[in-house]
Amino acid sequence: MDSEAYVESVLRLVEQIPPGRVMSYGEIAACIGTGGPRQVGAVMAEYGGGVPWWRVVRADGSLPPSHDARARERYRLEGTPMRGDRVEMRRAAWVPDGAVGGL
DNA sequence: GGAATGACGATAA
DNA sequence: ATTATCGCCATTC
Repeated sequence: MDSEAYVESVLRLVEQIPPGRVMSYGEIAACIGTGGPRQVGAVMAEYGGGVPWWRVVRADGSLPPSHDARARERYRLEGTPMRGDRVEMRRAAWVPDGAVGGL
């Protein structure tokens, strides 16, 4: 399957996400350039077990209801900036080095 | 080829 | 704030 390469791209990007930061499915998909948010989610559902999936959130900073509770534990431990039940995308939104002037 | 589905996203009401 | 609907992209039946 060629999707293997796509999977590598997604996992690699997710692994790059530093603690206390998060990336939305749409951002990841856009960063890779191919597919869409659903493909990222599909990959995560299949191979996400080997990467910090809790650092991958929805566009509005919330997590899928299925993993919301699980992610809260990680956020609490890693110190992810949160506002109520959602992650503070304004502070936590992260993009790979070199693609942003946030350094 | 067409319909249905999914760890999504955005917009409308 | 919340629910509902449409659109997107690839996979699966």
